[in-house]
Amino acid sequence: METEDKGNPEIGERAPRTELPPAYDPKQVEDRWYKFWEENGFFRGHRRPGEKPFTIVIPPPNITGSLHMGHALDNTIQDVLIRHKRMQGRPTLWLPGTDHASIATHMKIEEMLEREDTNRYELGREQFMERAWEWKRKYAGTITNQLRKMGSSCDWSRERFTMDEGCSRAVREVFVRLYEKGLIYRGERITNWCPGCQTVVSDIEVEHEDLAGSLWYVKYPLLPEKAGGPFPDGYITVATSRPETILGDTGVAVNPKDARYRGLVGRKVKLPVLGREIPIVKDDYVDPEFGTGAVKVTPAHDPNDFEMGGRHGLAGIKVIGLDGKMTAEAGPFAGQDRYECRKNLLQWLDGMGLLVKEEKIQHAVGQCYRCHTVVEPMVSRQWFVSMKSLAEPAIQAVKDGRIRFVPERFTKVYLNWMENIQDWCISRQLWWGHRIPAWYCQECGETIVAKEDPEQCPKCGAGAEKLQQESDILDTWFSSALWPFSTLGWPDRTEDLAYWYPTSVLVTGYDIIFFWVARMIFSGLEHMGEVPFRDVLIHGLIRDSQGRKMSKSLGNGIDPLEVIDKYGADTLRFMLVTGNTPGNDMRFYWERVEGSRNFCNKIWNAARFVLMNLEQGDGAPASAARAAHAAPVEPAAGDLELPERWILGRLDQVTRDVGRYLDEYELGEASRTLYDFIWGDYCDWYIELAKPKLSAGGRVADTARWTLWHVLETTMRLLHPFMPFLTEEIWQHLPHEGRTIMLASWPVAEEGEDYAQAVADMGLIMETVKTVRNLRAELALPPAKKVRVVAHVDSERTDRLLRDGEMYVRRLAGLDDFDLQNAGGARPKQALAGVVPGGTVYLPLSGLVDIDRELARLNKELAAAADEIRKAEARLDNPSFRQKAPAEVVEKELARKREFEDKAARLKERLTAIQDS
RNA sequence: GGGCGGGUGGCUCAGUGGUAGAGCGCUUGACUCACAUUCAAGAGGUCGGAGGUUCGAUCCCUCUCUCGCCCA
Repeated sequence: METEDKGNPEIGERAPRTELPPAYDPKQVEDRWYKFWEENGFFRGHRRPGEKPFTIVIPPPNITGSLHMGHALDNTIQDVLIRHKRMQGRPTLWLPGTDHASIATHMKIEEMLEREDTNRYELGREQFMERAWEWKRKYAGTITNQLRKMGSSCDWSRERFTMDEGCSRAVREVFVRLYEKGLIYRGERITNWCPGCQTVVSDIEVEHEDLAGSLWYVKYPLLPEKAGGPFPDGYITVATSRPETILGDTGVAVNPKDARYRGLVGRKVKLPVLGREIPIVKDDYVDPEFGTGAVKVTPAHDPNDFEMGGRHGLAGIKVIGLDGKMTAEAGPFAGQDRYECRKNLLQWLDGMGLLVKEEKIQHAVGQCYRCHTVVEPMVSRQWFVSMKSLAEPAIQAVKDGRIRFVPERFTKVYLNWMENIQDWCISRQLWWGHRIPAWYCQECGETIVAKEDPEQCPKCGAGAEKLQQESDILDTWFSSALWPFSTLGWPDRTEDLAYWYPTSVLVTGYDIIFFWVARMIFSGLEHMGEVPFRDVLIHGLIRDSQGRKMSKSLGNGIDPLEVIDKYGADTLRFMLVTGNTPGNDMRFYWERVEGSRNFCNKIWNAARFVLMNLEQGDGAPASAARAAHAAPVEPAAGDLELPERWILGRLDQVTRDVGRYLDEYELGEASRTLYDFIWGDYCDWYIELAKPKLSAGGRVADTARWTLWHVLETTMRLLHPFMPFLTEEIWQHLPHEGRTIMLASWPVAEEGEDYAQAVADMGLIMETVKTVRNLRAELALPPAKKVRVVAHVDSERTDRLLRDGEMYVRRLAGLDDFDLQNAGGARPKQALAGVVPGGTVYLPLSGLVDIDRELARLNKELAAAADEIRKAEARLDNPSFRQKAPAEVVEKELARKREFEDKAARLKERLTAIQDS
């Protein structure tokens, strides 16, 4: 499709007004073009065997929310990359989709049920799922439409969902494979229970935050050994921040090197309240510096204690239940909430004289990253993925460069985590998600793990009705880990999978490197035998103007849709990409949005100017219908004058730079380069230079017209990945080839052209203009006021350039007379003077010159020049500089010195002249 | 405790081993026939501190202060 049909039938209907409105209005443009692109299938990825594809899979947004700034940034980056490659002619695929977000969605549904005064248990699992699917149908569409608003050029025909049939099949396949390899197991381990979400969560779903808390010192009575002992009071004191877990203690531990307790090891203490007799053990884990150096051991409710318990054969006793309330094991405190129990227990201990003291401390408290409830570590029977053997190749792939993190520093973050990885708890006590494909035989107790629902127990032959499926579901990330290949058809060996996998780059925020990136890497390697992507492009977070994370609870989030509604998607995209460096956070400022909007408008108006003048070329209107065929004729090389050679040279440079920056993922630099070029070179200078040419008519005007068009058309293609809508709109109005700028060719810089001379020569003209403008500003002359300027020039080059460029200087500096004299002539008496390389320009005054003011101004300039001369001399006088610095650097320095000496001489001459008169 | 990132003009941020940049803000002037969502001119920085490498350091190295993030 990319190659066929060069014509552009559609454009007729959307043919624009001959007169474009003076301000760019994205609302008139964006939806129209998106529809055009999508309906014509321009986003589709087409396999072209033999050609190297460029593939991106989208980080699937949650179906719970709507697009936030993070998504906006993430998707803008991806769209820039994919549009760039597509224009370069690579077969490209950007595969979109959404994530079922198990916990988050589950909670939303439960909230909904609560408002209906019911709950999931009343509703039943089946009904609950139906409600969740309803939700999905509603909100997945919302978010994908928001992606469309952003201009994302995803292949919607391949849209996927983590719980669709294919992805679900992939999940089962993976589960069964890993189980059969012994890499998935079910076991009793310490896990993080979130009483808020009513499920276990994995280690990385727990956030540790330093909170104010207390350390309570509690005395445990020592049971008598034989006689006496070193502790006359017969107690050992332990410190704890969670007194309620005392009820689950099965031991006390001390460091073996700790002399204070040496004699106590092996003895027993009597647990307060319950009176359980528990041993004192020695363990290297215990830090003698912490608390009293003796710690209570609660294997069922603390990860470290769980380990210790294992080492010393201490049983785990669960005293806190899944509801956050104390269990029957808690004796008199059974049924109390864990915090209620803490309070009451402390009171009891105090009453018994067992509470020594309370110490205020700051300590890390684990909280659920979803609901921020304090998680309760507790032993439970869960499903785990054994990580060691999976991590190994995932570490290797990054170490040997098959996967590259950009910026590079994130490599270490990844490796550090992978190298210290723990087994991954994948079961969740929720309903919305992939139900674990395990069945328990009610007859013989056999566990059956299978891709297809089993008909009977393979061991005892019991029928399906005796087989009860595991009620838990899988961690959401278990399915997103498979995203790069499950979305391409795996476990089937589809052509898509063979062609597009591995993907080229994954674009995501640093906050989900562990959650997602790492898991995709080991999953891809394990199941595909190949990395899931070559590059991982990491970006930062969008923060509010005070640098705070945007969050719902703070209410400081900015809705990207609001920005798009007010300013347009191109504005938002450009704002997000510009001035941002990979991996760094960025603050959101409406001022920056406005700046970006202004740039859009600037481009729009430059285009209006060009279009107006193209019309005048042969008298025909620049209607889009004829635009496709009526490109201006390229002038002969000899017709290109200095401004043309200069702007074409700059365009070449920009083309090269933008391409390089994009290849290096330096999107911020690429967009800034385009901004500077369009605004600073094309609009501020070339358009102004072209104006006198256009009014001059003839070949000069034709050349200017061609250049205006050529540079604008090329620039629109360079800018298209960043601002898809605006560039398409303008491009369609301009003479162009092809149906859409999306599929137009990416500009390539001319090889071997050397524009250095043109850039230098034009620089002199520009400097002269600026010098005159400066003099005008001294007098506060209105721009419309034309003045006469006399120039005394004693350099052949300057003379030639100013003579050839007289028209430009006149126009740009607002002159009605530019009197170019050779060095010998008489200097104007009453005049302001300014120095340019190789000459001096005078702005004669009708009245008197304010001598003091002029002296001050000239002296200031002289001082600046003298300063530069001094710096240059200091360097040049250093023999080792001349010896060791590269010749060109020395030469540059010499030229610099000469330049400022020339300037200083002219300023001095002028100062003398003023003082003499 | 370990690791990482930031500290550059009033603000927010780019950037580079060899003359410090931008946007916004500020000052002055202008509705100049593409654009006041604009144009022109200007003020404003010893590039956190100390040492080192180098002919030369804002940039590389070491230490240090400070803010932030991640991991334990």
